[in-house]
Amino acid sequence: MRADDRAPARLRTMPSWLVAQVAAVGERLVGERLAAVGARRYHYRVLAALAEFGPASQAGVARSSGVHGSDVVAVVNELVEQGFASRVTDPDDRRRHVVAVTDDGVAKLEELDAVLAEAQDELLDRLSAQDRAELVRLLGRVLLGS
Amino acid sequence: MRADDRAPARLRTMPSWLVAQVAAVGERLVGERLAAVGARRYHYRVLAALAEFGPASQAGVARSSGVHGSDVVAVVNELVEQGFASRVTDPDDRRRHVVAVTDDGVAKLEELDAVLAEAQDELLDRLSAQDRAELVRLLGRVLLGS
DNA sequence: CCCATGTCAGGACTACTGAGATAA
DNA sequence: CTTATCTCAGTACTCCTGACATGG
Repeated sequence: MRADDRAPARLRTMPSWLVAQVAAVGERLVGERLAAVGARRYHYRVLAALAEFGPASQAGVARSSGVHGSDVVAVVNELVEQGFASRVTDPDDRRRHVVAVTDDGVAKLEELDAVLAEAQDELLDRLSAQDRAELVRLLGRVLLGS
Repeated sequence: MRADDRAPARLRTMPSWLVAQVAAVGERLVGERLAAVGARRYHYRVLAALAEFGPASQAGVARSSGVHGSDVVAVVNELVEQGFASRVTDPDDRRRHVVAVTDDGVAKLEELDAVLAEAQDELLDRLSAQDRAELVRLLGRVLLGS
């Protein structure tokens, strides 16, 4: 795919570069599989957040999904169009649009879960179960300090 | 920064997600530091490739740096403008523009190296030297299959 | 003719900024 | 008035596609 074989030596051992390379491979695998079922990562994140934290205002979705508020609008539009989410104005606070996942959305989320599990397996193909756990542990540790 | 604290559980343990998160942090750290000295990752990659593999046509730079050919044009334009690279038409093959790093470019590369080393340290702040090596090993292994 | 090279225009996805409208 | 919420327009960086001209 890319000319990683001949990457400058400075890069081949640089942690931020290695992580970025692996992330790029992962994002490609995940992106392709999601695209095959008509979704993007944004859709998955919003759907997952709605399923796990329940109905929420769009600002709430932004917080719980990590998707930027100004991007939530379009993603929710698309999810609503596809019947995976509903959006109604909150009668108690008419600024708010309460978004909720629909039954179809739950089913879609399960489909996406399965698709993503495949991608993880392909990404970590070369690692033993132990190494996979170790990788997850180390990455989690790096993220601790935000 | 981002609402990772409340990320859906499905994501918090998904390898591709964790890697992407770490990569994003790394890219931010690296990007900020490079921007502070007027550079982008593309500049570093091209400069590093030129310094390590010597003068090359732009197609060659694309191959050795991993930067897409259609982007090399602009990056080289910028490097030439800043005096970090030179570009001359190859008399033996007038399609080719031979690009080479200048002395100023070498000095710039050293500056960027220092700046990136800082970023690596900040990124891996929480890992022991042993864990850092282990992380690099695991990431390298994942990348083996391209 | 075909191929390599360089160039340019533009799209896609993610992340984010800023501004404006509306309602609390 | 100030703040929260939602929406839209637009930017940045990276990665990539397609098209085209030109030289080999």
